Amino acid sequence: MEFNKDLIAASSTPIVLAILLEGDSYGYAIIKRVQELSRGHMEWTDGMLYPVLHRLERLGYIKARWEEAESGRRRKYYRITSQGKAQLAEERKQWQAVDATLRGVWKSLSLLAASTASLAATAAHIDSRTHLHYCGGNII
Amino acid sequence: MEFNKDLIAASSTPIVLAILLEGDSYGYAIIKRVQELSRGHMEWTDGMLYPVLHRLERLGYIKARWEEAESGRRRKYYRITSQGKAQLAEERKQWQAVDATLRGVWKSLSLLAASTASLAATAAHIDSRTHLHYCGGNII
DNA sequence: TTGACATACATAGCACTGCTATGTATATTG
DNA sequence: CAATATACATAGCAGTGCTATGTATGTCAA
Repeated sequence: MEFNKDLIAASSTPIVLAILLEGDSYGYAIIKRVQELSRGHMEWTDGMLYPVLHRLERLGYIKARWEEAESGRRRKYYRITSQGKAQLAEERKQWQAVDATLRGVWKSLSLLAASTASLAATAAHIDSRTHLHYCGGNII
Repeated sequence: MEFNKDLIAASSTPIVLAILLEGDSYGYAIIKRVQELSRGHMEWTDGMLYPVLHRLERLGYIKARWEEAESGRRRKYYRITSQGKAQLAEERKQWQAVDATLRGVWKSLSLLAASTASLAATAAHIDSRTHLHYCGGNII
């Protein structure tokens, strides 16, 4: 699934910080985790993530250390700092405010759809998300 | 409330398009609607919105026309195009995919918080959002 | 009548961003 | 031994847009 760059830029920081709050991790594993969390919808590239990690480190939100796995592989583990935790809380608050706004207008649209679809008056009482699917081609 | 620019950039297009899907509107009214939808949390500036509108017009997502209100005021109304509707559907899908990812990791974090807060074992069964507030200083 | 404020739109320039393409290194597997 | 997986790095190509500031005009209170 393709995502516009603004959305990736807006979401990568909170996603990375949240994943690191789960527990210390390294680049490759973070990419795998994102894939997992998104049910395979989001595929971050190496080239994208590492500059993000470097930036977060520069900003003081995370701290890096090199470790050697049992296999002998070197990994660069990142740990979220207390500053990073504060930032994540802030980013989360902002995301949720914007998400609520979007949901509000989408809900308003589904109500509009309901009022124009009198033939489906019974369906109007069903969960609005289901309702949207029901109206399919009519409106979003 | 302050929002980082990436988040505004990522959300302004779907918000504008969705508001116009509710019905034709003009700049000033759109700003008021965003304010309303966000319960006053989001305050868009003129200087920000108009370039957005011009861009959306250039991209073919909206179409503009000048109208004169009864008071004699000239207003530039925007109408969403069918192309804009398609784009909104796509943007919505993307937003929801990313939102789901964020929710997934936040949920995972709340489960982590639950497992480390055995003294609050009873609260673990309460809605996770409430739970997060309950843990307040402990974790997000 | 006049100035403050509300309504409504415009945009230059200052300030800046980051992902694609590409590369290195090394463990694992067929 | 070559292909693939694991793991990290970054130059450069390609590009962005909001802040600060300005125009225009209707409304309202003193």
